[in-house]
Parts: sequence; C-alpha cells; structure tokens
Amino acid sequence: MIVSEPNTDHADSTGTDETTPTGSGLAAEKLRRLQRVDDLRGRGDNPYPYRFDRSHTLTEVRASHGDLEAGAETDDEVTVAGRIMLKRDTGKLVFATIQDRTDRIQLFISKGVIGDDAFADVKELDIGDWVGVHGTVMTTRAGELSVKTDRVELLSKAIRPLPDKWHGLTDTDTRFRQRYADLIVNDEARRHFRIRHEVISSFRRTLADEGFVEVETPVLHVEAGGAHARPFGTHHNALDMPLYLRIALELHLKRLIVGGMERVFEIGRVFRNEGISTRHNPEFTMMELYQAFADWTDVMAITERLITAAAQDALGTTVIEIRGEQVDLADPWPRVAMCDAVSDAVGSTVHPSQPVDDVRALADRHGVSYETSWGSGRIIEGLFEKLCEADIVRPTFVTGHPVEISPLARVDRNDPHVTERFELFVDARELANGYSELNDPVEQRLRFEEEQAAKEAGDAERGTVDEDYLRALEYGMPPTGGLGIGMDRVAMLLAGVDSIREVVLFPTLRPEQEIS
RNA sequence: GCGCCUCUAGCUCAACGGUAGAGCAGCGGGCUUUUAACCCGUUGGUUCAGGGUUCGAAACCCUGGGGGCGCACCA
Repeated sequence: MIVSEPNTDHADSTGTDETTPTGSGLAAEKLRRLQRVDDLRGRGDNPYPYRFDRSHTLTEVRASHGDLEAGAETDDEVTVAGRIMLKRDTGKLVFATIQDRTDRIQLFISKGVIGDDAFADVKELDIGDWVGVHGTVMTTRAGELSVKTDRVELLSKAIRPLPDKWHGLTDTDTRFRQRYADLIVNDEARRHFRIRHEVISSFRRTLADEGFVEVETPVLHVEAGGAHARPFGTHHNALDMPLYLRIALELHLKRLIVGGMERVFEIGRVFRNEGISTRHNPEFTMMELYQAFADWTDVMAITERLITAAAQDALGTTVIEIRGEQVDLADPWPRVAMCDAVSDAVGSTVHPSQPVDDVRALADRHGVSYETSWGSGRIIEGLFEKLCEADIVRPTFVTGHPVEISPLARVDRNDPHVTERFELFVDARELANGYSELNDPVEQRLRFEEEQAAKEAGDAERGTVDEDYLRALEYGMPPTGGLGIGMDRVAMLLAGVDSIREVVLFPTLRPEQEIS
C-alpha cells in the first residue's frame, strides 16, 4: 500500500510514480529500503546471502586488542559480523557501530581504503542492516578500538527502522509484543535473559553433580494434579477425550521414584489458568526434584545450594540487593514455623489443632476472609499470607504447613497437625516449596478423599483421587524428599526485576487487532 | 472481576480548551578521526476508536479497545 491520501496540491505524490518515494513515515521508509533491495538485485547482488564466515566475535577482538594505545594501527586481520546500530558520516569517512551478541565495535571506513564504489554502497547502508566486515584492528586518535574496514558485505537488509538509538523502546506493551526489537536495542532486556539462561544451566550442573537424572514427563494430563490451581483444558481429537495441561510435575516424578530412579528432576513448563500479575504468567517454568532416602531437611539444604550457585554463576557473586538491603545468599537461611509466625503476628498461640471457631474469630479480627468449608489449617495459611508474607525480605524457609493444605506431604514426626514441609520466601515472593513426601498409600488415599470431598463441596481448585498414583505408591516408594522451584522467580530475584514479564521472553498478552 | 493511571510522527517526548511541535530516524547539501558526531535545509499526523459538550477538543464528558499498577485470584 502506498500513499493513498487524496491531495490537491501535491498531486505528484499520489500518482503512478512509486519508484521515488517522497515523504517520511513508516510506509515511505519501508518503500525506500525495499527499493534498495531491488537495486541490489538489479545489479546482481544478493541482499540476503546464505552464509558468512567470521574469524572473531566482537568480544574476542576486544579481548585481544583492548589495550591498544590511541592512534595505533595493526596488521591483525579480522572478519566480524553484526548489526549496524549507529552510523556517523563525515563525508569521505564513515564510522559505523556494529553489534553482535557479545559486544559492539566501531568500523572505520575510509573512502581511500575501501574504494569509491564500495564506499558508495556503505553510504547506502541503513541502521539495522546486518553486515559482514573484513579489515585490520586499529584505534582512532580518540582511542576507540575499531576495525579499519577494507571489505563490507551486506548480510541482510533491514526493511523496518530500529527504535530510537538512544532511548530504545520504553512502551512496555511494545517491548513485550515486539521482543525482537526490545532485544536489539535494550541492553537491560538482553541482560535479564542472559541471567535466566545462567540460572537454568547452573541448576542443571548442580543437579548433575549430585547424581540427579533429568527426565521429561507428560504435559497433557487426564487429571491435573500435584497443586491447587485451575488448569487449562484441551481436547484430543483421535481419542475424543478432554485433556488438561499440567499444573505441576510432582505426581509423575514420584512415580519414577517408585520405579527406582532414586534421584530425578525436570525443568519444564506448567500452566495455570488464573490471574495475570507482575508475579504470575499463565505459563511458567518449574524445576522439581525428588531424592530417595532424603527428607525435608536435605531438600532445604539443596535449595540453598542451587540458588546460591545460580547467583554465583549468573552474577559472579552471592551478594545481592533486595529492597535496598545487601543479602549474602551464602549465609544460612533463617527458618520459621508458619504457626509461630502467625502466633507472633496475632499475639497469641495459633495452631491447627485449635477449634475452627477460635481460628475464625482470629481471622475476623484481622480482616482475613475464609470459606465455611475451610478448617483451622487453611485459615491459618490465610492469616500467614495476610499478616506475615509481605514482611519477609531475605531468604526464609517457612515450615510446618498444616496437614489440610498439604495433601501430598508427610505429617511431622513430632506433631500430627502439621507437615514436614517448607516454602522459601524471598522479597515477599514464594520461590520454592518442598517436603518429606507422603509415601503411605493408605494415608494418601485418605488425603485424596478429603481433597475430593472439598472439591465436591465447591472448592474448584482442590484435587481428586488419582488411582494410578495410589497404585504406584502401593508398589512402595522409598522415603523421599521433594522440591519445586519457580525458575522465573529465581531469575527475577537475580536480575533484580519486579515483573515476571522481564524474564519471560514472550509473556501472555491479548493479541493485537492490527499489526502495523 | 474491581479501582486508579496511561495511549500524540517509525522511536523518545511536548502542546493554560485557541493554527498539532521538538529531538532521533528518513530525505537533500557540507565535512577523512567521529562516537547519542556536528552544521544548513526538509518530508512525515485517523492525537487508540466511536459518540457528546463547545464558536472551537489531543485536552473536558460518555462508551469501547490496548497496556501498566494495585486489589481480588493465585499453597
């Protein structure tokens, strides 16, 4: 589509002449660049060649020549490639800044060196174009490390202009929808995803070192279990049956412990059909591990090792800043029982063994709402979330969750009303959840039946009886410790960002009505 | 789902209810050590959409849409 505005005094711009676009705006800009593509093809050049061999990445050039003094020339030849980010044209000398995934470097392009025809092509290059370059390493009078260019090859012509070279993209909507543009121009965005990558690869290394086997279990579930959450539903055509996207990895991984695999983990996407917020994306990445012969204390220890190592690998330090406070992750993480935390907050002893009417009265006094179907344990959790959660800054294990809200966790060996369970909180966010796994098939059936009763009483997020899982437990599951970690949340913590969308490449958004 | 905020050129941002502007990008010209290059000139607008108030609306009101934040939801 070309300029279509009927116009009385600029009739020449609306007529048949579309080879010399006038004006500006996106349409004219794209037309001009497409014209350049045609011109190149017309003279036998390919604006989109198939491959290019480079000798050095840009960091490699900087590493080997970063200490060159100002005004130095070398005979060191390099072949590099990157996207043109900046261009400064002083007439017979062009400076261009190219960027590859490792760094940026300046090209020093002299008409006298490269020749008249090639120099004319350089003048036609646009910001955003990909180029491959051959030349020698030098520094300018001002000391800027540069490639003195004797050959430039266009590797891909950009048809669309880049965002503002100084400000980049700021509109969050555009940044997330056009993540490709965000990644090109915003260093911060690239940093977030580098950290995310380091975290995940660090976890894999730590777990491999400790003898864990990585596995993949089904995403499509007949019943979505292992957590309290509403699932996404889908349908299998050939089987003509409903299926659900998983909300947790837990139940399949523990079947593998029954199978004798002893130490397994999975890093995978889970899906929860719930609200979207700065802390919640409908699809997110969980790491879950299960270790035979271990209990919750072992799992707390491995949680500390995983996250501390990830910080070291991603940031080069275990010291991070949380809400302006310096926190060394290598220090031991405090542990506090959920009931103790709530007791402190309300000023009297609170415990799930207390009659539900007493706990309801406490909830009423503190403005915590509850359903009539909830028992003391679940209301205590509500009190904890309202009164305690927001105050947790440094990594803290909250332990001893009531049995009622922990249908897959083993009862505490010293207190039948709570479980051997912990959740890790940092900066008011839940990062991890682990426990001594319930392996008694008879008790597990009773817990499932309580879940199902609650679901039938109207609590949509409660679970059902998973008969196949019970059958597995009947074969015998060794004593086992289990752990789930929200990888996106760990990446947020280490990247120092407040929104999960900063560490999810393509967060869930409503679709655009029209792409321009 | 509810409340508050926001949406202006490709990008970043202005405009007491009174002719829609600047910087960058683009285009034309100049410049062989610039670096957010600079200097001169210049093109470019469905002000998110629709309706209303007004002599006059980018601005005020209503409806709708996108997004953000908070609450709710979310072990």
